Amino acid sequence: MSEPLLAAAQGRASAPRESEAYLSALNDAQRRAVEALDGPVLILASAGTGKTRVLTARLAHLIATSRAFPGEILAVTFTNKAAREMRERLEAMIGGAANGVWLGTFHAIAARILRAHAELVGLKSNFTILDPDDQLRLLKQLLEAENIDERRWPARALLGLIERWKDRGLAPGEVPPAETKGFAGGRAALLYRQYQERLLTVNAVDFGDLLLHNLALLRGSEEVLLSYQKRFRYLLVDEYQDTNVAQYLWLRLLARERRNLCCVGDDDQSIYGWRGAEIGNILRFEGDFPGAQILRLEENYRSTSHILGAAAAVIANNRGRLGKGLFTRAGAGETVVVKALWDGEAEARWVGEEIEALQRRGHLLKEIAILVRAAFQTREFEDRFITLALPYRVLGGPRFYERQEIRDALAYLRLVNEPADDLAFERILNLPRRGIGSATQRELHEFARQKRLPLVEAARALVGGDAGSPQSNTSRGAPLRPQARHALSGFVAALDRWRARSPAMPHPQLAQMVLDESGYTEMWLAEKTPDAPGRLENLKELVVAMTAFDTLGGFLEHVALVMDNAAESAGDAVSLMTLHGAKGLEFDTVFLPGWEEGLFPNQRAVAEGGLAALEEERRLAYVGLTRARRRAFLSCAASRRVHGQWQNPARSRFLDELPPQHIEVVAEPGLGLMNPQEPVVDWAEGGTPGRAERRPWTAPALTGRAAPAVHRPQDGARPPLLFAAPRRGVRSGGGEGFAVGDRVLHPKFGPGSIIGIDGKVLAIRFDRAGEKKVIDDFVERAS
DNA sequence: AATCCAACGATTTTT
DNA sequence: TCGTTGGATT
Repeated sequence: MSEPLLAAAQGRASAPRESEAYLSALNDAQRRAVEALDGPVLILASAGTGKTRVLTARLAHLIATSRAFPGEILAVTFTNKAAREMRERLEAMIGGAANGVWLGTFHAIAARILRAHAELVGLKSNFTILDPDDQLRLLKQLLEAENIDERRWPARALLGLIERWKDRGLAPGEVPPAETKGFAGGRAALLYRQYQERLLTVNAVDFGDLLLHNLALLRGSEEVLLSYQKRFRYLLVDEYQDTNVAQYLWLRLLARERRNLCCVGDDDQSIYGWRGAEIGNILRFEGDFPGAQILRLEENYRSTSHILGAAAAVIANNRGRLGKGLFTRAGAGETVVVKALWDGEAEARWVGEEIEALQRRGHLLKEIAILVRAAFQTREFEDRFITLALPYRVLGGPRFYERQEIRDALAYLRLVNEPADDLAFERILNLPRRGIGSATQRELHEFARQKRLPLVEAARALVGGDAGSPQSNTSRGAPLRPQARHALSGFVAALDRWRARSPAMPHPQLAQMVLDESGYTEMWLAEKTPDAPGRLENLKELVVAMTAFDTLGGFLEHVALVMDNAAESAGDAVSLMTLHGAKGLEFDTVFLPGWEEGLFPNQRAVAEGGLAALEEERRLAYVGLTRARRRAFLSCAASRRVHGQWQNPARSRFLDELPPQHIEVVAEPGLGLMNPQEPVVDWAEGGTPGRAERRPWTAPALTGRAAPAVHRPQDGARPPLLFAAPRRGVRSGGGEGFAVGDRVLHPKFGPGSIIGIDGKVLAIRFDRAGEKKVIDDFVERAS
């Protein structure tokens, strides 16, 4: 036992001591949140109220008071960054004991659990986690095989549908039929099923599957479920407002036994609804978890009261919210500046000038951010900053592991790790060029499909197998051209060679060998484009990065799950990013350009999602404003070029929601009178999107209030879900009522006979794959 | 296999 | 308007 833990354990008999350092640094509300350990707890933490501090203190408190050993605590976050931060802070507080806590992103934890029981859902524990590129390629193949016109029904759209279903925890058989109507004549569910089957056969999962398979696992095996329910005495969830249904169900299952579920979040910062986040999860918390304590953190330590007042007034226009106060002891500070400009170029010029002025007054550029609604908006600012020679960085660009050369290299490594990874195989089969053209590939695919073999095996069989094995494949199609056959057999032999050497070699060295022997390095050496040297650099970096991991599998897991942009490069520079990307960050000065109808609130979003989406846009405005510590500059342009067309948008309705006492309105000369009292600019006529009626620029009714009204959640009539009456086994498909001796068919292991049954877990002796335990949802009765 | 051109589409993207 | 993409052409 480490020293801090030992020390902590000694305090166990008595109540938590006041002297604990992590407690004394907290305000009353925070301390209450830390000390409310038992039963369901919802901590509503407004922006800048010290949420992370509370979370970590709570973890430390659990351990310090011996409520739980580190290994009995599950703490989940959404981002790797948040997980990393929490772990670091916890380590600073309690030392090495922090390592034992199950702390990570939903996906990382789910992957850990899934690897431990992969076989129960038809996977092997070395399953591959697909990147979005692979997913899309796979779906395109399926669409082609189904003869669906990819122009009319893009793979992207299908992927979107599938992801949303997975977000809701829906397996192919559970998709409401009505929802499959809109795609390719109702074939979406079929394609989803095929997609899932294909993933199983190549021993791969996508991100959504990590949660989905976890659900299947926990619902399918009482034994597994119980083991985790017992293990996790205390559960903590960060950013609860961003959980999707699958994550909610997952938490509910895991927490059912101990009931110690603590969720932290802010309904006003829920901005990922379009990605399946279900704001209802947080709004319904009390109903879902009867007897839950609801605690609020309302003292803001970040912003001035002008900024907070502006943010609070805007968000007060949302209906679907829990409502909470927000106050600060900081002074009024500077008023929020609202600037009207003629066009986007003028806006960029103005922002540049303001930044230079701040710089002259001694402000650091890294304390300044420009937060835009859509990524393309950064361009105008970049152009301007380049001419001004103003240092900037754009956050959220392509990530290291998304680069082409890195993904190619990873495909090689994935293939060494799991030869059945067909997606990886396809990617690099003819890269660098080996003379394995499309004709050969088509033949290979056809053969693999017929024989139900992974591509590597199909290739091996096609070229005549290993030395010595008989070449008796009579059903083979037209023989390959000698050249193609030679190339293919060389490639297969190389893969075998690499894999054979893999166990005996440090994996960075292995990677280097693979890249060199495959000709991949050489390919880029021969390339004369200006970016080739950079790509070679990246490959080197990749090999170096591998040294930090014990195993190749561990490295690949990291790449798939933790691919965030590492080193937020040092140096003084203005940050440019989307509002989404800014969540969780803070800056002294924040510029919020483009507050125009159509752009923000975004017209597409509102068209698709109606009022709910509009409210999400408003939350985005709230998030943007609350990023600012001392200064916020909002702006709108009277004309803007959108897709090369000039438009004259109306100013954003969110601007009209700002209370006059917190803002100062400035318009460019000639633009018209723009102050809180006088009616407005004569916006040029004929504007297209959202050309609203002209509202006078006065404070709307709501804004006179000191603090926004506190809305209570409308109590839904929904029954309590977690502790009250758990609904179970609502899965369709699969078909229950198997008996020992039944013949069944498994998508991956093929036909077999049931030799034992334990609840939903079937012991099956497969004709080809040997004896395995499998959840009944994954097999069907053999006809 | 490389290159060219026309057509298309253009919000957000923690994992 | 501009960048990407896929099909057609050489």
